[in-house]
Amino acid sequence: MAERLDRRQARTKQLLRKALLEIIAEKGVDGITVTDISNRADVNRGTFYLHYQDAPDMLRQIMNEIIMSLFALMQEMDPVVMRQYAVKDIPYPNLVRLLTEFANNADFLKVMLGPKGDPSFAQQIMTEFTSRISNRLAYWQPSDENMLIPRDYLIAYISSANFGVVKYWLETDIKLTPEEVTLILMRVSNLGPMSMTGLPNKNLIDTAKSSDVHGTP
Amino acid sequence: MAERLDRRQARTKQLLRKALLEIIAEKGVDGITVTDISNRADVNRGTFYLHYQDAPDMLRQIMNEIIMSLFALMQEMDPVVMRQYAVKDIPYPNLVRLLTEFANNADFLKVMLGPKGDPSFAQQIMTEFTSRISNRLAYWQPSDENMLIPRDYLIAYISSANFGVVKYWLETDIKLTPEEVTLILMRVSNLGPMSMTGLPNKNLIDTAKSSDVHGTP
DNA sequence: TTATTAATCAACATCATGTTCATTAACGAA
DNA sequence: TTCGTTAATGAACATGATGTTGATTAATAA
Repeated sequence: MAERLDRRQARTKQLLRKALLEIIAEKGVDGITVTDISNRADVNRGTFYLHYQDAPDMLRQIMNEIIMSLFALMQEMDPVVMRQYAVKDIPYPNLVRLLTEFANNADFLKVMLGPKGDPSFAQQIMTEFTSRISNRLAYWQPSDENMLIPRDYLIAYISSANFGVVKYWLETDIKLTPEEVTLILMRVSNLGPMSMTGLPNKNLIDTAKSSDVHGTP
Repeated sequence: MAERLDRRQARTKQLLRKALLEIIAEKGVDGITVTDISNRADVNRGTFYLHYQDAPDMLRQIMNEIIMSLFALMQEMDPVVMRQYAVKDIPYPNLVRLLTEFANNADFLKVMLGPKGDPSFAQQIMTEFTSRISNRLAYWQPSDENMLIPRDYLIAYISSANFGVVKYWLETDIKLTPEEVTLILMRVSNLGPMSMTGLPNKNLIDTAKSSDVHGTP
């Protein structure tokens, strides 16, 4: 393991980190320069290279820290337990915790997931969403027989939707509480977006079944 | 309007464009250099600056061309007509046309909307999706009274989902036809993702109505 | 054919990069 | 407190892409 105890190392690393986050929040992720970071941190430029290979390397490390904290919380979620909360319309605590962690890093995440951010970062989180949704779906509907659209497209739909809601929450400066967003995600996941309008749901399933859109030859 | 007829100008602009698209397809959008583009196009580096300010400027112009072609087709879509096709479970021709245009630029779009792409490009398209969905929703449900979740969050959910399906289609190298994807989007839009599983839809609306997640004070 | 103008070529100053090395000073352990 | 270790500094350097300029060549349109 890494034994970094020297105050000097910890200090400069802290200064560099703070500077990078400030720069990202101001100018986005493009055109970040080592000179900028070290100037802002009041650290010699050469010192930067004592800690990181280059600017992208530093960004990658900080991204990983946050990714890991999010993934750990995602793995705490249990589809069965979540369903139990869903039927009672009560916010699932583990999902609340996950969204709270998003909120804790809101400044960073808002930029990184926005138009000046890093799409590879967004994709890492999206991939994890997809994986979780895939498991959940495999639990509730293991068979492909009755599916009206290909399974992978349904997974893409649902996971994009959920991720999109979280992104929107961050874009709008987390105006709602984690509990409120949890309830939104749970309701729309269980009832579907059309039910959210409160309008009566016309049944088109029978007509839909008549043709085949599956890729199964 | 611009009168560019000179063969020489058209030729070099064509060469530069081809080179840029090749480089993007290979290395993504980051670290694109004027030297690379002009070398690949077999054009003097100075000549590049006769046509574009710099590399980002060129990318922006090409992005705009494609954005415009997509937006034009998006505006052809009519929620009422689409609904008529939806109840018959027949692909809405104008949506097929839109997806065909996506397919025509699949190489470029796959990269630009992927992890090595430009998130501001993705956001421009996403914003247009959001606008279209917002109009559609305002038509079917103009009142906020019965909504189970805030309207803006529902819009974010649906538009992210639709955009996500299109992105997934491109990621997977457009294995399905535009007609097939059209049918997927129409079915899931009208029936909701849960219905796509073919499972019976448990009614949780009454319990959901008991608490309030709206931000309306 | 001729005047126009796009494209080329070479040269230039500028700037961030990544590296090196001698020097300074903060650090932890005895 | 002392002392050996090591992190940080500052200056210098070669490199490579940038954006610009001016003279020259060659393709173009009329």
